Amino acid sequence: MKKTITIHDIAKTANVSSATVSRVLSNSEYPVSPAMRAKILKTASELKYIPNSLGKQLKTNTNMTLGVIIPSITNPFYSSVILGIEEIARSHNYNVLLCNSHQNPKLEEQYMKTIFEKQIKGLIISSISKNAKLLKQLIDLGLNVIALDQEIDEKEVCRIEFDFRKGGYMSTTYLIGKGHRNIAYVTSPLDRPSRESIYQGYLDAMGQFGLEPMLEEAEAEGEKAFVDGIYEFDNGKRLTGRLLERPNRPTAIFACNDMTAFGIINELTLQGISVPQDMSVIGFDGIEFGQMITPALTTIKQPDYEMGRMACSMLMEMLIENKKPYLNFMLQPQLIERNSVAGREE
Amino acid sequence: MKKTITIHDIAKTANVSSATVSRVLSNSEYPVSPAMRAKILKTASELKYIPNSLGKQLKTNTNMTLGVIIPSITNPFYSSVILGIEEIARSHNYNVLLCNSHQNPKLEEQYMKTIFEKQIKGLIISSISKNAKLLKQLIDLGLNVIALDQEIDEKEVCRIEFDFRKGGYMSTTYLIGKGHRNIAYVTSPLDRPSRESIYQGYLDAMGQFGLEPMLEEAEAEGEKAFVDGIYEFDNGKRLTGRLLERPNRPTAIFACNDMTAFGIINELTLQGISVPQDMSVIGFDGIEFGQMITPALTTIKQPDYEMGRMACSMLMEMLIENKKPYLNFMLQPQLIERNSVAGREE
DNA sequence: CTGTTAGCGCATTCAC
DNA sequence: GTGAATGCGCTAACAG
Repeated sequence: MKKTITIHDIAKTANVSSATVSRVLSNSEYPVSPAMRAKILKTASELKYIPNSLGKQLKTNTNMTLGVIIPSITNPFYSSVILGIEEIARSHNYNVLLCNSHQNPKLEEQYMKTIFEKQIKGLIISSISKNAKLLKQLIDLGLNVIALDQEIDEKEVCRIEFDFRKGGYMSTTYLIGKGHRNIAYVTSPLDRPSRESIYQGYLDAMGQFGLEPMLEEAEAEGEKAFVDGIYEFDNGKRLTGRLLERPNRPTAIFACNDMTAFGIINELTLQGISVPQDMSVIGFDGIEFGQMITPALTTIKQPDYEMGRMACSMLMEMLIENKKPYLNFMLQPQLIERNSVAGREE
Repeated sequence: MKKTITIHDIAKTANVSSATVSRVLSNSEYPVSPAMRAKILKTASELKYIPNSLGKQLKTNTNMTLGVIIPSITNPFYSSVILGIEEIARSHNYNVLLCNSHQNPKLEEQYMKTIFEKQIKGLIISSISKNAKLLKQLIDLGLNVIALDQEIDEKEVCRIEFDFRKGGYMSTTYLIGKGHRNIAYVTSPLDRPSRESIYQGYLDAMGQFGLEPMLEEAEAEGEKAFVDGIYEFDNGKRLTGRLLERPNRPTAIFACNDMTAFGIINELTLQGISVPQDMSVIGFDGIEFGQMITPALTTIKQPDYEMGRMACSMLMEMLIENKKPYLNFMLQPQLIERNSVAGREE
């Protein structure tokens, strides 16, 4: 294992001071004669110098990495978000430290601390923990935070939100417009604000048209539940089973997310009920796999990739231009019409 | 924004030396009297001390983060790998710096350099670049590398491999065992060793049983192709279209990966050919979505999550115990029988 | 047991 | 333009 080369080594072999070497190699504004600059550059490349960013960071208190805390990377929604974040980060020469919180508040706190200890100045977080005490402390200490889909009651964090309620409303009115009157809402436990909002949107629409809501909600999930991507799918299957046992079957089912919708379609198909001829299904998320199944899933698109890009762009503004854009974005839902919903003549 | 507090601040308010503070707070073996330890711990917590790991890292030349370079996080295979890596890393208090190379060799090199500059000592990489020059240099400088699925000709990197050829063979013989004789292999461009190996396995089996191979290969992909998750799916659809125009249709199709298989099934269904009654389809990868479609996809499981865990465990051994396990693992394929393959009476 | 000192690699005053 | 000196926050060698 070779010895690592520092600016001092370069200084020595080039017969200059390490200060000058630093000025040249860090692209400082400071004037250095062309001849000397050339010499330093030459010996640096001959010695195959690779800078140690730790020294620089410690000195300048800057840090070219971003922290990202999300529930789980295996959820395709979040992996798209990350893709968007990383793309913007990279364009600014930033890197991404990825942390999966697995919906575990303890783990989340631990990661927040680690991120701060690493002197990272920017964090994008999709948290569940309502406990913003640590977060508040870190913000006071200079951490810049962008929250995704969160109800963090912290004035100093920017939020990128998504209008879940409107999405729920939009989806339901679409089904109503298609002639459906008996519309069920199938959902994971309503213990997250986002899920609650979608449900509210559903209720808004049903109420507006004087229709009777029909809720099918899963039992509260354990901590482990989220880790397993198949969880939502199984939920969809199980809840559909329950739904079909009811006296008045719905003609359309609205699922709280695409994975659940997959489960619903799967179970219906299994039971000989064909989608959308016998029953319509609409999802929520707009993940790519929706177009790979048969029938292709009609759904509400939540702009994941764009969300990541926007969050990171805002963070970059805060970090680089030192702006504090104390404003929150509300991203709008978009209906993707595919083939899992059929019209219904009354 | 509050001032950050250091061990010196603690030392001053507690009337001790910063050395002692360091010894206490870094859980050093060094003996410190219980009284003093208590006092230091108390003032540290009162001052809400959060350590600056940069200082420590610079001093001790250790670094609690790992670098991971993979083609794309939106590929579910890789997101499972990362999940496995992160899990093991976390259990050792390590963090993960995630880098998507997007199959771009330039970007890959850039990331490798950044990782090294951050003084990261461990890297898990799934690369495409055959150019190991930079990698070799970094290894000489002390970087520990685990390669996934790679043909890196570097004696000093451990490789976690997967027996693609056996997987291809296994899949094909399974179809043959089910009575199929006319078996097509549909694949993304055979420009990656892994794909080539699967194809070889297919040829092995076909040859052994004296059957005529039938290859349908996509045109070489552009750099952008990989970013888009839908690419493989479209490939499957397109190639199926071509396949069906052939004079002798296959009775079974073997796809180079699950996404492609989804495309194949989608296209067949669209054309009124039902799977598996009219035609059987088998995939390769074993991603979770395979069980969410109808019919559930029969496929060859490539142990993604386990691969990540194993890679990270090996890396941890190298990093912590300073072992150099110069040995390569070859993970074995496993058949997952579901519902997309039917038997065929001759 | 405790404190003093030095230095990790770098950028940045301040002299010249 | 250039160099010597200082210190970012921390740990480790040495002295007491």
